Amino acid sequence: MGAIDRLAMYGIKPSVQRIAIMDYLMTHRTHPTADEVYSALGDSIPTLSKTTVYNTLKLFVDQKAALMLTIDDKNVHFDGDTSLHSHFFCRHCGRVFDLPFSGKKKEAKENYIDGHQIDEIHHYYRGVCKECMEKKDSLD
Amino acid sequence: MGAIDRLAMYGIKPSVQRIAIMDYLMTHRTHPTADEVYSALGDSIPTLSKTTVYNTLKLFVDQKAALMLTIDDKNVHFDGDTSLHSHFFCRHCGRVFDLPFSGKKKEAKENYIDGHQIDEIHHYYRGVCKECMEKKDSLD
DNA sequence: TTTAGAGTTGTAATAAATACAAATATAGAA
DNA sequence: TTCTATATTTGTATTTATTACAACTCTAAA
Repeated sequence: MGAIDRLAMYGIKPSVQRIAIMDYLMTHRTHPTADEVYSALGDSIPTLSKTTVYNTLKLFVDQKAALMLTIDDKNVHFDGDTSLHSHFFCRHCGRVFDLPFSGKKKEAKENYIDGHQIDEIHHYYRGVCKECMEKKDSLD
Repeated sequence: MGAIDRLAMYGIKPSVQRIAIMDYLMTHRTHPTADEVYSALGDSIPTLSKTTVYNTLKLFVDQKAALMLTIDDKNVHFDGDTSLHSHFFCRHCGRVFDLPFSGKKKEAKENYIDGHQIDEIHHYYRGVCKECMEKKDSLD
């Protein structure tokens, strides 16, 4: 499925910028920040504005076409994969990795817990990723 | 247990500021932001600096005497309760609530997943809290 | 082709968090 | 006690992610 179709699926009218940003999210599973998206698309869309990137990513999240990840206290990350999965944040290199969702699947379908309306579930793990552990011996 | 004992338990040397901040975390289970801690303690410690609040909360987190919650994309919240539990963020009022940890307890003891070293597990829920739902009918 | 609305852009503003050097407090030695 | 080294705190200045906003551009329908 292409970016245009995915936008349509979530009721988002296409535009050059929206298609490019959605395509970037679909082809790069790196959980980029708004700034990373902006930098990456600067070559193909020289007039692209950072405000547009923020606006567009917010639109995607509001329409549930993307996830906003608050796993990193420095930057908000975005994920074009909205299926049920967990995330790992390496406090060394700052990258975000996908992990399988290990919780109870049925809980993910619950609409209320303790009377609160549940819209999203996020399972975050923090630590040091495999690569960083191999590279560095001086890990605190 | 008092704040001083809790500091000692985590190898943190006490000071007027550290005691006050730890005491605040222990007596207020509201998951405050650094700014909220600063504002709340301004009366009792008029010379308190915001930098000290940031430094001290960071120290607590490094020493695992408190948790840093990144559930809210606007502000980092802090939790003096380091026992295993989950959190709910109301996107309406911005408050953070405790929820029981519903995941597999044994997973919480795993040290590695997919080769990554796991230091922390966070289960976050987002939605609209009970109170906000009752108050407002116009919920998006 | 006109027009209204949607979408984009650039600049300015906001606000959380950090850097840093000066000031202060603390604890041990003399 | 006084001196001294170290730890801690403070205030100011920066940094930087994000948002506000008004002007500009594009699009599609009349």
